[in-house]
Amino acid sequence: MAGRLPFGDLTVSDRKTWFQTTAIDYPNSRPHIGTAFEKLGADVQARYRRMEGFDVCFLMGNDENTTKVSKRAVELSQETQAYADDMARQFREVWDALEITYDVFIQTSSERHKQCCRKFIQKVFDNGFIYKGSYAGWYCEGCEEFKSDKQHEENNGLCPNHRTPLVRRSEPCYFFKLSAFSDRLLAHYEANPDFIQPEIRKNEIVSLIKTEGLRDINISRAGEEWGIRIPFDPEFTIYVWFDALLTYITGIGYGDDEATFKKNWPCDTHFIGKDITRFHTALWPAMLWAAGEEAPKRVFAHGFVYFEGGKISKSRADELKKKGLEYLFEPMEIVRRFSAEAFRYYFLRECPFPADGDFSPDRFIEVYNSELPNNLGNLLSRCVTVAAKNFQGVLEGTGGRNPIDELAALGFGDLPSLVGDIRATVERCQYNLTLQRIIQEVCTPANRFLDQTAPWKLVKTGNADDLALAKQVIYRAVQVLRVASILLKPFIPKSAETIYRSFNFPTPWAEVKYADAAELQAQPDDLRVTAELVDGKVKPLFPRIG
RNA sequence: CGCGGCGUGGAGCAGCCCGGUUAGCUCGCCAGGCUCAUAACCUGGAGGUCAUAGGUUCAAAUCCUAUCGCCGCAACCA
Repeated sequence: MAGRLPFGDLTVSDRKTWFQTTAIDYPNSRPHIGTAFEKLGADVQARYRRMEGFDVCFLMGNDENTTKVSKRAVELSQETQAYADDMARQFREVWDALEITYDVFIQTSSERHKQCCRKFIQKVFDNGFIYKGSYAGWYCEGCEEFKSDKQHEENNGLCPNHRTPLVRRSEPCYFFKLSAFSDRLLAHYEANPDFIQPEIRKNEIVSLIKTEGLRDINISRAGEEWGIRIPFDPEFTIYVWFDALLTYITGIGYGDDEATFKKNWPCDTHFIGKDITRFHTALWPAMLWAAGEEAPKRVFAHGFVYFEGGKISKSRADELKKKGLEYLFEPMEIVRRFSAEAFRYYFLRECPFPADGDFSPDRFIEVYNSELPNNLGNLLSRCVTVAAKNFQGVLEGTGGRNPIDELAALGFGDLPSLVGDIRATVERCQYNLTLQRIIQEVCTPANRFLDQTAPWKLVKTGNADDLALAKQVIYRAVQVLRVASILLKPFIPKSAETIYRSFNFPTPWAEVKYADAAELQAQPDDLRVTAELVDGKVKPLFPRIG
């Protein structure tokens, strides 16, 4: 799935579609924990929607048409394009390692993107939403934007971000009539309460527009070599934000593959960081309307990951380097030392996606060990071992039994409502709550159940009834594993698959849905252990760490 | 009065939007059990006036107001 060509195998079908994107990244440094967090949260949603039968298109990419990128290339004595291509390769390597199942990866320096981009801006121009003017102001080369006079004054002539002197710059330029869309935007927020998620971000934007209003925005830059030329005035390049947002449509065929574009647009969810909400919820819909297109359906602004309570500053980084912990900033390194599944689990379980989260090595080990090896992994091991050692892995007489009855007896009578709740949390991207419930309300009770019924004792009494009872006990516990593996599929896909494939469940893994976790069907055959065994045991699914 | 977030047993958190069982979870601590399982698992226990002060209510960790404290936006992050 990952890495396939943008348009090669997308076909029009009758299936309901789901199109989602993540923010495209500046490739002036390697991806870090925070960018990985965003991709993970988006990936869970994509995997969940695929399970639910949607025809999913998941778009990601790199935002390369910025002077930061060309500057960095110069520092490294590389051609800008070669540098951008190599960074794209490195980003994809990380995303692949984290099992991010993107369908389209867009580089904004690609010819296809540039062409589509020019078509779009020409359309906006033709529709009368771009006009020529001139702009004079205090410019920061680091931010690639003009700062307001107020900011210039407050910071003694320095950029508040970079602490470098602001330069007075005056230039002819092209403006986009953003101000013309204030009322329409406010009306849109009102009419579509879920457009901006979570609600807190919506309130911020609404209040921002009501108090400060929206001003026309300069969308051109003069004197740049690297970037996309404005079609109606090649002296200028397109401002990076105006260009970058367009990946969301150029990546699905805007301008040259109408069928694919129509199939996927409007976007179901843009996943972004909370700091760029304004661009996605005000500028972006306005741009689309100006070109005669629809606004996206939903923008989801996730929180940030902090490091042991604080932000990841330069000094914090140095501090960690001294302790030999610098690998913690490198997603690839964390994956190499532990596993992609451990990485995914920690961030999804511990950091609330809609709000800020925290990362600490100690907590990482604690969360992982207590919930994966000790709880879920252990449940698998003990079920398999008891079945294998005492029944040669085949639980005769369990075929045809309805697991629902069995599970009701186990205390899972309200499985449908639990699964319903869990689906709701997944759809709201409250992944930490989802995982909390799966562990606490599915896995933990199963471990308890085994202790209470102690099948390993029943098999030793020499009594035929006890032997039969032991089989039923294991059967029930294994059904819980089935439920857990299905619910965990979007989160830790490989481990969930290993659990599921450890037994002969009838539905193929590729076809399981969340509904299957709530409405089980009787197995046609006796339950059998299909996991690979060494000395009658399974290899630990999650090795303990620390 | 710039905007926003947070304050829950020793540590870290969930619950708060849609008030209502003995305030839940992980780690740590104490005692016991089990020995199928990855030195894993299970049971019981100690430990909390849910930041503070008011208010609404039959009922507030949960809603409202105020106060205090910490943090983010805001030193090359999203």
